[in-house]
Amino acid sequence: MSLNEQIELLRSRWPELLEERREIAKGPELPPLPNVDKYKVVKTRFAPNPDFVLHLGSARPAILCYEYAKRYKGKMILRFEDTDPRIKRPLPEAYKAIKEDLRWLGIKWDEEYIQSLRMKIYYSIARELIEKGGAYVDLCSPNEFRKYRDEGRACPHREKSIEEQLELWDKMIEGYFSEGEAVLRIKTPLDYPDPSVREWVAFRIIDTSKTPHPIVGDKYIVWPTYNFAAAVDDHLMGVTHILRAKEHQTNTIKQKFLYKHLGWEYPEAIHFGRLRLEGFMLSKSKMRELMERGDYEGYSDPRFGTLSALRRRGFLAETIHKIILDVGVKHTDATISFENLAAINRKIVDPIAPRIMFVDNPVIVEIEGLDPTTVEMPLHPSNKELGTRVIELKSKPVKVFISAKDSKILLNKGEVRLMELANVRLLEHNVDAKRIKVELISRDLDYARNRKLQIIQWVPYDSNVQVTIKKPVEDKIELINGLAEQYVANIGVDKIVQFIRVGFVRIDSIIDGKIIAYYTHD
RNA sequence: GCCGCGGUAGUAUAGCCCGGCCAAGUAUGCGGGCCUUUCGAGCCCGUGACCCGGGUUCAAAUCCCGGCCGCGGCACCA
Repeated sequence: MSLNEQIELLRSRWPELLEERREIAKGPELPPLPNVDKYKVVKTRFAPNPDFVLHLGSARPAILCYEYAKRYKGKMILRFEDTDPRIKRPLPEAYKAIKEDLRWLGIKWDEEYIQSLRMKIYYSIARELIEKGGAYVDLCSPNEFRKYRDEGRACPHREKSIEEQLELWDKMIEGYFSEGEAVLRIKTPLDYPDPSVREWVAFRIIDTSKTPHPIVGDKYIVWPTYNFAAAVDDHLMGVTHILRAKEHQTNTIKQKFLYKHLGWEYPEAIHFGRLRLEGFMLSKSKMRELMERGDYEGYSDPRFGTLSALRRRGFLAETIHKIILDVGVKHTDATISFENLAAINRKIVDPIAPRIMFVDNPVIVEIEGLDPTTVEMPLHPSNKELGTRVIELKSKPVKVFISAKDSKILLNKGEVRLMELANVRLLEHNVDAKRIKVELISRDLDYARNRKLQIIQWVPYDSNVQVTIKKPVEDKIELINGLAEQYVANIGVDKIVQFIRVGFVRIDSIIDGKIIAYYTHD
């Protein structure tokens, strides 16, 4: 019974079996968001620090925010959290680069904010908070304060009157204090079990004459902390669902105290575990360090797990989406295996990638008995829409290159089939086997099939293009030099092709007729 | 050390809230076969997991307790 007959039989007698199959094929689905009905419109926010470009780990909240907003027909906010001009200094080019990464991912957002442009808002909320008795200016040294905090006692500054607090706050903003001399603290229960939650810092002084902010320069010296700025913005911007990694769990607790003082209702917070990608570097600080030391190709070095690096290597945005959705919002950390990522990408890329012949370590093969000819080869074995290309073989007798690896097969077995061209038999070769002479057996495929000949790829002697494949192996980049069919040059930069029996590569650049490609996966 | 969160095959994930339909599903990997002018894809078959120990119950991956292990926080970072 043929496959079609089997399907027909199923359809007529057990149609429900076919139905089920379709449902499984739908792919991963995210769990529903909590308390969606409570809100008129679901609003998520992706809030990166523009101190680096996006990597796979930061793509997770971005994609989740986008997917959930889309699913509930809600809105998504993009907010740059750049309130630390000192330690996590924003990178001027990161604002733009992050947006490019998001666009590449196919993420669209509805609103966009930059926190360093909202300082006045934070100041006014801070004033309101002090007036309500929810915060105070602390003049203790860090060590002094820690002593009070660890003992669960109030520091003397906490007990001053609201009028005094407001006065001190004004002095802070006017520049009366210098770095380290004063902070604004949020009042919390002094005996809260987790000491790190107690009396957390909402504003600190940063001397921006020394470390100017890339956007607002030295205009402000009093800066909100992450917890203050993010918490205030989430409320003001109407965020309903916060999706962030679990390192923010304690921050959620801290921020809730701020909301309580101001009489606000805290949004739904969902925390997920951290993401690792096998064989890739995902730490921003580490990548920054390596880049500064040199011998790395910038943010998109193929050893990095940045989105620009994955893109450069030939991973598709669709693949990133799928893997993130697949991992979901679990609380546990996940290590994505490279095999898994490659499998997803391969499935998408395989049906559309043109097949091209490439040989590394080329060896010359002269085919006696084969006259100049042309070969019309399909660009894809099953996707006929990709069409064909014609390869011309002009020299007489015909000469081609094969890879040194395949020449060993020829030397051992005596016969091979040159794909789509001819079956050949070994005649002789020079000492180092860099030049091989073979004779034509026949051109028909059946001979090769019957004899189970290895079918190998080849490149014409007189028409080819130099290619260097950059392949990341551990912490090095391996360079594979070889020759490919001239046709690759027509395919153009940024395309993903499959080099037959080598693997998928992305054409990165064509300079002076030489091609640089990045190895994607098998 | 103190606070918090988690532990399902090699990897990832479903099921856990609402105990029985779970002798645990799916993807990928791995082994075998078919197909194929690629070491790619596709198709078929197989492989493999509930961290450990107690308890509750007629019944526990699912609830409770203890242990072990992992992760996160303990910044005037985000």
